[in-house]
Amino acid sequence: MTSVFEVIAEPNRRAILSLLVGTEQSVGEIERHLRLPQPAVSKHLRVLRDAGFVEATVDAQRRVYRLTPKPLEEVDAWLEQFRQFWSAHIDALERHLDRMDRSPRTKKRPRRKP
Amino acid sequence: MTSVFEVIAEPNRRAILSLLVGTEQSVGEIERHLRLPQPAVSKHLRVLRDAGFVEATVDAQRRVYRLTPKPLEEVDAWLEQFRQFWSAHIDALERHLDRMDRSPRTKKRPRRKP
DNA sequence: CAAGCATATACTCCTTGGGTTATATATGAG
DNA sequence: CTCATATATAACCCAAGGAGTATATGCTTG
Repeated sequence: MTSVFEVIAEPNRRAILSLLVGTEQSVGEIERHLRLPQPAVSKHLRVLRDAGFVEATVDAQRRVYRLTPKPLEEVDAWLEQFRQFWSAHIDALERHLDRMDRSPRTKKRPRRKP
Repeated sequence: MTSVFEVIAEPNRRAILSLLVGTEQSVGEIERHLRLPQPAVSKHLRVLRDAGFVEATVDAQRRVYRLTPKPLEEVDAWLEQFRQFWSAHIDALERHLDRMDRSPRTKKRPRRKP
């Protein structure tokens, strides 16, 4: 699993993350919530752990999982570059239409090899 | 491609999105930037278009692509549920350690079937 | 120590999706 | 009309990864 984005691409993994907001949960609990076979849950948790989305502590035979924020912050950081854009989107659209308006209906442009 | 998360899981698609921040680009331009064969680019653009990440306008034989913000906002919205968490993370950790401290070193707990 | 529960791991099967090659479509130039 | 350019689509191949089954590991209790 190369990137955090691939990790959160999987619906069940996103479900696990959402499940862990605010509450630690054992594997068994997660299993019951997601209604997914236990090995599948363990596998997803492994991926999440390796990517740093969650960490576990041992409680007898149980492993209790909880969220760790770093990778999610990474996603947030990636989104940052678009925020300025989408808040400015309306304005940009206006300027664009403006330009379209004032330029004389682009007719010829091969533009490659002049 | 079911979800926006699967769409942005692909590195080249993320590259295309980043490339389109602030500047419209034709397929050929994108192709040169990413150094990816044209059909691959077209395929990715198709996925991005279908998911609403970009839209295209026709300029003679060219298609000029630009960003559209909605799906990215969707990702942002999903992240929202974690924001409260990760800003509260330090505090929560402190409280957690506190509890660990005051409870007498959890020894036995099958807890299932009392 | 034996038994039982909780979780992890190994392995197989099958689907999905990205790259590639070839071809189709559409537009503009001469 | 013919040719070149720009992009899209189709068909194929291949690798990756998720689900499922079986098994291993580890801890607890009697």
